[in-house]
Amino acid sequence: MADHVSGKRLQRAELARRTGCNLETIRYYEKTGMIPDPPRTVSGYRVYDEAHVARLRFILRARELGFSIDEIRGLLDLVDGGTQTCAEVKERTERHLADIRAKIADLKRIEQVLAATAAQCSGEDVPECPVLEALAS
Amino acid sequence: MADHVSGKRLQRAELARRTGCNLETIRYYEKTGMIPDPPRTVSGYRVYDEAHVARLRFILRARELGFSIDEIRGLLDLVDGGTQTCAEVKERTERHLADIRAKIADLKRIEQVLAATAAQCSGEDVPECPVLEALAS
DNA sequence: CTAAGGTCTGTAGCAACTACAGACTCAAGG
DNA sequence: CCTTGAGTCTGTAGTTGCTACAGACCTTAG
Repeated sequence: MADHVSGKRLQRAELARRTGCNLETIRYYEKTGMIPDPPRTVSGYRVYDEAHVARLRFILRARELGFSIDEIRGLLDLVDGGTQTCAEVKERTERHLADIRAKIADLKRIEQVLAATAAQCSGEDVPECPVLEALAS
Repeated sequence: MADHVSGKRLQRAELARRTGCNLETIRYYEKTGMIPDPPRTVSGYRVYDEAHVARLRFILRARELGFSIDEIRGLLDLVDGGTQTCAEVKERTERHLADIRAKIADLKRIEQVLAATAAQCSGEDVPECPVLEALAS
């Protein structure tokens, strides 16, 4: 009967286990205001519930998709305020997508140069090396 | 006649300008041992020459190609020791190339998910959004 | 001779965590 | 009842690769 609010009460290690998040990272997200301060037991232990699990999963998924902490905070603010619209979220997503594509383009350029230069290497036991020459040029 | 060692003497701002490197970054590279401590004027000003320019350019090029500071330090140690071989440098380059390719693969996966999800957005002024649903799921 | 600019040092800040140390609390076994 | 081991608490320091001060000095042109 004490648990009539329904939903399991978790402590930090359990929340970490269920989300795959690092223990300390949870505290970090709390400190930076991304996760609401959970209630505490009399002795000061944090008590989490399913809402915290969902919140943390949201953050972790967004991170997996390369959103920065600030971008995620923005999204969370939007939904917390109930002011989100599909148009707004879509726009932010597309801005982020453009960033990702720019990074891919950067890395591909790097890949090209590295591959082309390494391809010129004799791979032998000599001091002369096209890679070093490219860097020194 | 005082300049008989040949080569221009530069101070920090001039070195920064010639390499496009940030002023403070030069000091950082010096502090972390990537650039040798330059000689000083009586009053303590650093005096750089063409060798420093070349060294710094080497570092900056390597950074542009995504090498980490540690990897660069490794390459520099190799050439400073005169022990470099094309085989060794090629191997390091290919290890790095593999990292870059892994990053590209990661980002492409992210790009796919973001693009596919954003494509489902109505883009309208409604609170329901496929992107948020994907994050919350 | 003064004022503006360069340089010097050490230190703090950024992102986004991660990893302690040292104190506390809790549950189970003897 | 007491101990022991595991979990938790806090604050703080480390990571990478810079970047940006503050406050003191030096140099040079007018």
